[in-house]
Amino acid sequence: MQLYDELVARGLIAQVTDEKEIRELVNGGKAVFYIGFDPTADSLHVGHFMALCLMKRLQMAGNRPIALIGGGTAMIGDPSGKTDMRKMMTTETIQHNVDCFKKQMSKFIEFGDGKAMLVNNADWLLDLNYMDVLREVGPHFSVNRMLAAECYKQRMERGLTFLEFNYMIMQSFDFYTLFQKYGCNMQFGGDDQWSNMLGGTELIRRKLGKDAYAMTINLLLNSEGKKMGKTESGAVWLDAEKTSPYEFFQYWRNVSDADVINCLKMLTFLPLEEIEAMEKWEGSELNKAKEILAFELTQLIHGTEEAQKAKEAAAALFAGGGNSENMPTTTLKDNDFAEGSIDILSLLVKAGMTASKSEARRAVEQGGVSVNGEKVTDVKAVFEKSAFAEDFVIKKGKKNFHKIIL
RNA sequence: GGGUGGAUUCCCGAGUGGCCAAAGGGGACAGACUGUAAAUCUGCUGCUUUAUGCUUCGGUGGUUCGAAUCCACCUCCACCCA
Repeated sequence: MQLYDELVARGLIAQVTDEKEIRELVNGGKAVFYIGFDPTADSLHVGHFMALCLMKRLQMAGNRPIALIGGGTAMIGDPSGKTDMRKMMTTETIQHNVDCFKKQMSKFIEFGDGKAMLVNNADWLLDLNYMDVLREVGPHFSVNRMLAAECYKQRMERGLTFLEFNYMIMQSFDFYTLFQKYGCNMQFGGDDQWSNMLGGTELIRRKLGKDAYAMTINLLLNSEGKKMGKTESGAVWLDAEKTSPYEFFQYWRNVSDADVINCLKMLTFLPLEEIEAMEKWEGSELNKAKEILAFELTQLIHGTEEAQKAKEAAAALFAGGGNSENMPTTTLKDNDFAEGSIDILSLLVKAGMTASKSEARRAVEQGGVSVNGEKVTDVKAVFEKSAFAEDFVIKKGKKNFHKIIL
């Protein structure tokens, strides 16, 4: 199966400007394509991961990827799909984030001569002269048409500032610039980027009379139509410091039945035939598919060793037996003890399992907390320092485990 | 620039002087049932030393025995007019 058809079969492709042309370019390894990343945080997350996978797939087929970090556009903020204006970031924060992105990306994609490129649009956007830009690209954008674009339509109701309104123009300018500098003939992006991307192909056509293409990737949605890769406490990060391999593993291990196959197709590099075989699995058998998904992804992001550890830790906790070696751990210090002991509520807070003592109290009162397999029913329960000499595992709720050591 | 309406706890949204830590819904969390799934039912949802305790209703001052509620000024937002 050729690359393009595989992408379709995996459900990755949402919209394309010209299917025939794109298929030929991509399959023939002739595409020089770019994907933009907004440096709004200091780590990439699952949403970015899809894009990175796509880059890798295309690179393996001989195409040349350009990862564009939006160090310049981040100063504006993309209004697409957002209901509120994004907080403005300082240039220092943006620069810090750009650096973090670079580091993480180079783990997945091969950069270098003739390979992938990494560029920052701050390099050409920051020094633009307002009058020059207006004269150069201004005449090619129709405000009427921009306002009709879906991404602005929503914002027409809640309000849209001129600052954000310019995002599309800046992104189009990026494409236009990359086209001229590097012969970049294709742009990929999330489906919410569609209108911004069309802006670019159009600008290239009008200014240069040349053709360029755009293709959007389906967003990773769960069966309820919500974006995946988010938890209560925020995004699922690719940075082990922000989302530990164990937590990362658990996130995927816990996806709902309806979403496993989709995730396998869109996120892993497992051959389609294997995934199709899993599609026939039913009921509790699907649990196996979830484990495969979790393992595969953890492996891709954190390496085989970490993936193995996460898997073992999970097995130990949920199936019983095994060791507690790889579970999230908190080390207590001497001053955490009052008169040689510590109470259960403080312990829960120290371990980060509950946000406050009140919350900890509730958890205990409702019978949701146990220590080393024994339910704690008394909110005043106290543990001597010596109790921590051996394994001390707290369980809160059904699947939150935490080890305490000295 | 002028006018009008608005800002409430994670979100939506009630509350127009004490009965308000603040209705209702959503979400989250916990329990039951299960397959570390979904659905359902139950509990719970500011903080703490659990008390006639403390902090909260855009901000700052004021009126009052007492303010989310009244007044003044300020900030931000939406709509209408220019």
